[in-house]
Amino acid sequence: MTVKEVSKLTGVSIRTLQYYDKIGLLKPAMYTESGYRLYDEKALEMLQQILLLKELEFPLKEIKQILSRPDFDRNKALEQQIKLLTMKKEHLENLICFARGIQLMGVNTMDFSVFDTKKMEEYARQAKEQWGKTDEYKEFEQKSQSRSKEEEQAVMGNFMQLFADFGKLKDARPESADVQSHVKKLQDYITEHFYQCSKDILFS
Amino acid sequence: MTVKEVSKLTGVSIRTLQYYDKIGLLKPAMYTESGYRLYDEKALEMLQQILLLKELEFPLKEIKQILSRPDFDRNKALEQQIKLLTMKKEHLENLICFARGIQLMGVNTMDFSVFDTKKMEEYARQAKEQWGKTDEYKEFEQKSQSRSKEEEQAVMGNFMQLFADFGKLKDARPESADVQSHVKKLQDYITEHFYQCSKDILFS
DNA sequence: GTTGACTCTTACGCGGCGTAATAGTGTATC
DNA sequence: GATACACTATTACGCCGCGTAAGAGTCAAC
Repeated sequence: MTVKEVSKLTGVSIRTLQYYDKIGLLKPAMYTESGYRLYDEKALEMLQQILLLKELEFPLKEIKQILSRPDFDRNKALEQQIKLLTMKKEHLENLICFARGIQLMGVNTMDFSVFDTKKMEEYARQAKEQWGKTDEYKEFEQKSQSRSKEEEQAVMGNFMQLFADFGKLKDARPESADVQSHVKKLQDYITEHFYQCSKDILFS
Repeated sequence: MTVKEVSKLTGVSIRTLQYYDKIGLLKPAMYTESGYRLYDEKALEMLQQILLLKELEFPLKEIKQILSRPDFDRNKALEQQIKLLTMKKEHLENLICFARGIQLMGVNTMDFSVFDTKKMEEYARQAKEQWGKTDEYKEFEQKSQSRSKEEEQAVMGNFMQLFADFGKLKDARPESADVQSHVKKLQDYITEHFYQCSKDILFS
């Protein structure tokens, strides 16, 4: 089977097949004398496995390791990958909560300068102390923790912004339609989203 | 404020500040005669906004658009971004289900060659027909649909693999411990995971 | 003037291919 | 055998968001 046939069968582009050959991930069964790549059934099965692992977002280097060395601990790799995917998912959930919070507050109010640099320094210092102790954690776990810290920070900033806005609004005349609608937005934000999201983020 | 000060305050690397300057995303307030970048409060606020949008996984080009043109529809952008994040999250949920399915089936059984190329062609053809009609969908929506199709395909393959395994096992002697444990795995897989996952994936 | 901390620019590297550009091959038709 | 046309090959740049040098200039302090 030529590259094009494999491409049609599997949906993988020709360039990708060439690339996989180059990096040694999937070598064709043989080459013609003019250099054409020819694949057989075994190569196709191999490609299926590669696509499967790629679907699970394994990087190509790991796929190569997993498939080339048969003594590789696939279960462990799979477990780790599930953890990783789960962490990514949770991160996205946090982001979605966060984004909805911003949406309800009005996008123009995206000003977190209230939450200023001194507080950020303090957080950064605390964070460094905490993370200093768990230095042997793996890279992606650290990144994930760091990110969730950032989100917590962001939610706290969100929260503070809320109070700041309430303060500003209460000083203004409460009969203004703008003010009232804004207050309603904030109330909605608190009652509908803040408790859920902050619980999710802060106490997970 | 010099680059290092800004870097310490915000946690952003110096290289990143230089890069943002280069691509025109965040210009410093002024340069010294020797070319040093100096930032002021406004630049810091700008940076906060940039970081906020970056947290929400906006690409830098979009951040530039959103922040440079004040008439840009931020609400719409935010809504789209929430959609995108939600789709990514759902995709990850599907992947996790899929991965757990594989885990329960045993990683060595990651052989989907049963689910062979003819079926794949058929799926591909059907898919192309379906998607041909909705050609005006946006790029990421198409990609997302294509991916969920792939996952559906994968789950179907999973399902077929299940039946195939059952077939093989029932032909073998049922008193073997290996066989029985395998059967138990498959039963667990069906009762605990398959209905949930397949419902999630196929009927969403 | 010398150290040391800081800064600048330039450029390569990553991952996983897409997208040319250019050139050789394979097969069918005139 | 010439020509057309589909297919293939290699090489190399582009993407995104920076990290990481390398080499050179700048600032304040002693």
